[in-house]
Amino acid sequence: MTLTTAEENYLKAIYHLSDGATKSVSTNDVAAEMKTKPASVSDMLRKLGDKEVIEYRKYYGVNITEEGKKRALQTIRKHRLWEVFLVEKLQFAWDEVHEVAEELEHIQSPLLIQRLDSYLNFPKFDPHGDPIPDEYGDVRARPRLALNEMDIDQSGQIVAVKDSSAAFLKYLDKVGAYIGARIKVLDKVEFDGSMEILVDQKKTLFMSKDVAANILAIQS
Amino acid sequence: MTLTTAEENYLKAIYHLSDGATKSVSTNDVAAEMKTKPASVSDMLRKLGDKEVIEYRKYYGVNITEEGKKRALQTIRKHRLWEVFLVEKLQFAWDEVHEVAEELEHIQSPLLIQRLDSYLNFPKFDPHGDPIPDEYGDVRARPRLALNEMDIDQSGQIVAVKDSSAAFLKYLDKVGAYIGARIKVLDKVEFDGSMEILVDQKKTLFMSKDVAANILAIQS
DNA sequence: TTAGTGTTTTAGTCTTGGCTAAAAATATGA
DNA sequence: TCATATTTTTAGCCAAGACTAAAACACTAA
Repeated sequence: MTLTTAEENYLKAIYHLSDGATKSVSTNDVAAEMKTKPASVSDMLRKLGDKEVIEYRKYYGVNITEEGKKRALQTIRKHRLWEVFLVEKLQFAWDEVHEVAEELEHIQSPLLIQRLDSYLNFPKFDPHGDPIPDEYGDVRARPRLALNEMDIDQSGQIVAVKDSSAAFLKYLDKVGAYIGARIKVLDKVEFDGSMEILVDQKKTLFMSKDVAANILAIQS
Repeated sequence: MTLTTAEENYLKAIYHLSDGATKSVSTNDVAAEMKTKPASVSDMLRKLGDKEVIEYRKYYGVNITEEGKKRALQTIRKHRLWEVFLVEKLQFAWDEVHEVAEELEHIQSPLLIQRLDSYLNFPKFDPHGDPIPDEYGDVRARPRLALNEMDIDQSGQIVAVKDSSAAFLKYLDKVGAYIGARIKVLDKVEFDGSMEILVDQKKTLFMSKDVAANILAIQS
């Protein structure tokens, strides 16, 4: 079930008003938050109820459902990642980013958001200090493991390095690995623990155990 | 006068169909390009005419105005800048960017585009080799010719493709050709127009005349 | 219990951008 | 030139998301 831009914005407002999906929210409150009229809100609540992202009892306000919470958190995640991008990469001031992020958050492309997240180095907070939900909507934490702990044929994505010295980052860059790269373990040598890694489905990389132990990945 | 997303898309289509604002464009052609019905197009042409971005004479098709051309080029500029961003910064493949750029191009923020341009180092061409109009809508085109128009022993560089369908881009990728590849014509078969191309001074590639006609290059 | 007050919903309207069916205008060819 | 074919427009309808005005409901206080 896909949501329109307007529906996404309502859901986000309801999520915020409900204090993280705990409280009931009234039609009037939503109208105030959305700067619209209660009559328009009633209409929209019916639609959101039909799509089962909220529980709607006429005259008694709404509660957000689990599915709705997930959707809202995804939108919030996108909004905050774009804010980080605008501030860190495009030199926007922290008070200039909201309007633009409000538009950018509705771009539909899971791949785009994954890559953006990698590109920004998996930030945990936006420029206003608000936390950024992870891919799964805050709930699941991603277990990270060092490359040398991965088994042959396992796939994943590089998310961090332990030693982020300039020298090591330079080395990574030189061999064509980077934060966000998709990787697959092709081979592990028993003798010295060195590994053969497929990067982005094209480049093959050989690395010592020491290097592998320095690179953190999530499995996929 | 602001344009809606739909209006921007129509204007872009009309600009493309009119070969850079020179030819008249028929209602039917616009309908085909936009994958919509002529009746819907008539309606939209009336609106675009009212906003003076096109000159609309009923039953005689439309011509784009100076103002319309400027608007269309601004949209194209945004589209191509985003494509560069996706490929250079987010490691998208050049055949994955179009759909997402189609959404991103409608984000309204002149500051965003200025900053993006500067962040990308003021690129002149997008990943498909198409020129990026500057802030004022000026385009610096390179003289390009199709591979099948090149003679034996001529050298050059691939800069664009005519048919940028995912299927064709995928094919190119598979055979090891890409935008920016340096090429040299080793042989042309009189009988069927097929060609033998040296890519990057190492790989030799055989291609039919149809494929060659689809690949644009600049001579060097 | 009932009247009053504020909240919420319904009903009907508007705009945008689609659609189909039918009418009108233009183009073509005998 | 006139009939036919093609293109384009008009007219009327639909859905989304807004609005206003009016009706329905819930809550409170006498």
